[in-house]
Amino acid sequence: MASCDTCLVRNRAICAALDNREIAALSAMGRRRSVTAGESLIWEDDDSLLVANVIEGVLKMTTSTADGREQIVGVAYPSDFIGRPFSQTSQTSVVALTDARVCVFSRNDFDRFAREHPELEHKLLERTLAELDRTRAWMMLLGRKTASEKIATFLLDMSDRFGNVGCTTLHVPAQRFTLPFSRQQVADLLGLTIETVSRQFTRLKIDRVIGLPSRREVEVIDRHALTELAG
Amino acid sequence: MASCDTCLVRNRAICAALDNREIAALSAMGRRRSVTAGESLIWEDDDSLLVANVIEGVLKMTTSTADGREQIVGVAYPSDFIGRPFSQTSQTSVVALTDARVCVFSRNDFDRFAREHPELEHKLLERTLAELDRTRAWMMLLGRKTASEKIATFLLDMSDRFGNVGCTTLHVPAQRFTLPFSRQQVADLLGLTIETVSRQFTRLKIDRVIGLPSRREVEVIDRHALTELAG
DNA sequence: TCATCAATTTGATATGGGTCAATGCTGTTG
DNA sequence: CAACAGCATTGACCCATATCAAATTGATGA
Repeated sequence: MASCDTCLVRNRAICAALDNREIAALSAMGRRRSVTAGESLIWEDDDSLLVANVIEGVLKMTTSTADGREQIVGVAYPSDFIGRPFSQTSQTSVVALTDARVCVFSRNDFDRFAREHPELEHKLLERTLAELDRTRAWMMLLGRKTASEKIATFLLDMSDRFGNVGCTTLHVPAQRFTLPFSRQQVADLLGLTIETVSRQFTRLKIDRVIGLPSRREVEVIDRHALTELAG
Repeated sequence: MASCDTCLVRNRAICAALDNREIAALSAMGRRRSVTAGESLIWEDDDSLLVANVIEGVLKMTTSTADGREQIVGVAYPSDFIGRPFSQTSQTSVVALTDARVCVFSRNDFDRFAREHPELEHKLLERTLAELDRTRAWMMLLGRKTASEKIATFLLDMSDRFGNVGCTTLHVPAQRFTLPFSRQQVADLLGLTIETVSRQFTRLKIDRVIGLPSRREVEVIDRHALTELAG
């Protein structure tokens, strides 16, 4: 695999738990892989064969019903860990939303390596606990929020996610950003239909809460109003 | 604390990762506590001061909006671990649904101990990953299933949960069981109103899919039909 | 420049589940 | 035992969101 020395996420991914000797050992087991937008990396209900770190790009984790309804249950960004370690099967699919690069490992190899490196497992545990917190917050959104609350919460979430770290350590939310999601994908994330998502977006645009320079771009005009709407 | 030797969940809780010397050390840090039905153990947005193992009883994890809407985001049964280790704050409340007994630790003490015992952290990681799987399956239910699908899925879930292990290692789902939830709590779990839950229950009763011997008891009459309805 | 196609938006209508209000149970207490 | 309190059920009605259908936009390439 290409050297971890130049890896974009070397110090943010769970790899940060490892020293140079250890990372060399892990590196020997993995390989880089490019995934084009729309391509699947992991299939629901399949054997859990691989796990990976996201280097670049955005991926969705989804579950589907027999009749084709889909729910996005997680989104992975650079430095995030994907796949299901310590289990025979994966209950979710992983599909690239944008072109992406990942650093993949055979799950068996990874499991063995992780068990021998408690610091790595600790990082994975912290990440998994944080993901569980986010997931639970999203359950509240899915179960108890209205369409306009869902949309407002989603937009604030995106704005924070794509915000920049300024000169200080303070995190500044993005005033303008590009969605990695189509309208249908936003619907699958929020438990709505594409039509409802579209209508809510135009409503916010008419009310001058947001601007929509193009289909994928969002400009936050009235952040305060959004916060109110998010409930 | 009362000895772990006689603990009901000694070999099922994360404690199973520890040998006798280690368990003695952990035991010295913890204490048993009884919680009566309705009593809170952890408060949303409060400092994460304690974590615990459930010994007996059932507890709910919830998040709420400012205006009082509630969503149950998890349910803890005997041998489950509750609380948020490795974080200053807890984003969920934990409230007993039935009278319960738990084995509590100061979070700080527990965090320190866990970092010194990789086997314990490994068990916690496996548990957290499994809980994340369950939570994601529940997101699909909240975002994409209809009321009757939600109810059917819930009843099957309960039936499996309260099923008994027969002479073989096979798990047999319960044909009859007592819900640890009121109708309102079922509603908070499924993202419905109490009225809709009630109507769906009587519908299933009329259709002879289930029987309702009393408010809290359920008898599964036509499991096949339930499975169909669950989607 | 125009044709084509997919994604999105908009419109008309339907409906599942919510809201509000009344009634019925069940278990508890004086 | 009667009175009460707290669930739970039932009924009537309504509305937010889904569904179905058509129009519009924007990108791509012939």
